[in-house]
Amino acid sequence: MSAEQGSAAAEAPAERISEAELAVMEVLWEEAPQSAADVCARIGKARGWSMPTVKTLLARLVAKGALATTPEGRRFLYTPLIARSHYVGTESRRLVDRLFGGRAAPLFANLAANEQLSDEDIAEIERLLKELRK
Amino acid sequence: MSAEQGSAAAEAPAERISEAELAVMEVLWEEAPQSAADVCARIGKARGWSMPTVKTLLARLVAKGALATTPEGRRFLYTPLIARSHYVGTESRRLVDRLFGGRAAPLFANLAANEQLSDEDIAEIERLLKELRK
DNA sequence: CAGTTCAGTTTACATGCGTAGTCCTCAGCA
DNA sequence: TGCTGAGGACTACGCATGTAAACTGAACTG
Repeated sequence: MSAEQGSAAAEAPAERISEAELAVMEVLWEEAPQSAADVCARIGKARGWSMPTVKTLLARLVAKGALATTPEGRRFLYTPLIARSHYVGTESRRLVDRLFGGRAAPLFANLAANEQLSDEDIAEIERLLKELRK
Repeated sequence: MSAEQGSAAAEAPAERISEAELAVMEVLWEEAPQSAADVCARIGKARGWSMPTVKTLLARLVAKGALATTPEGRRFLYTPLIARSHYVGTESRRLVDRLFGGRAAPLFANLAANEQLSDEDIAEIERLLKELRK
């Protein structure tokens, strides 16, 4: 909780980001300011949502403080207010807290037991561990 | 996915278990058949829920196929139909899929970066890794 | 045998979410 | 300058969820 993502202390929006909203965030995390039409174009492809749906999600995300709007001509450009890494961290912690008593090791053990770990994963984790040990 | 929890192939209930329902499941995972009153006694303490609330949750879990009922006198005893390990596994995978592209290593990296890993965690994970390598 | 009490079932209601239609306004074009 | 269209705002609606009250049926008790 010390080194934030560049911007000053990306405060969480308290309000949780829902599944559908996350899809919108992902698009904006991939490329920052975008208009509603842009977002819709990208998501429409993948999820088959109509324009109104995307607009609703954008509005809700703005209301939740997860997105900022910048007027650009007669429309808005949307920019994420929270970093993806922040969101991901929060969600990971939630899971670990809810299901593994706040300990990461059991999560890891679980993934291992369910063969969710590829060889690559294992190699990468070992590498990370080595760094942590330093 | 081979050695199940005693009962035959604990099929997932498809229906997702919600946050509040999870609290009920936890109580039943801790000690198996229990009456509604038992569950309520334990949860009432922790979450301050009234009896009707607990009953609703129990009924919903039964409807979802997550709990089984056994008549015992003039009441029911509730027993989990899905193993905690199964649920936990499913949820973990969901998170990894949703946020880390299905790869466990980035999750791990994230936890590490956010200092979510205690020394114990690290030691335990190293131990697990050693076993996986064997 | 009737009343009380306990336990499961039904109903309720506000909020959040997924999904979308409609309306209103402003800008640009003819 | 009036019309048209793009885009944001408001409204909608059904389902899940959190939370709980009311109803009902059966068992125990006096």
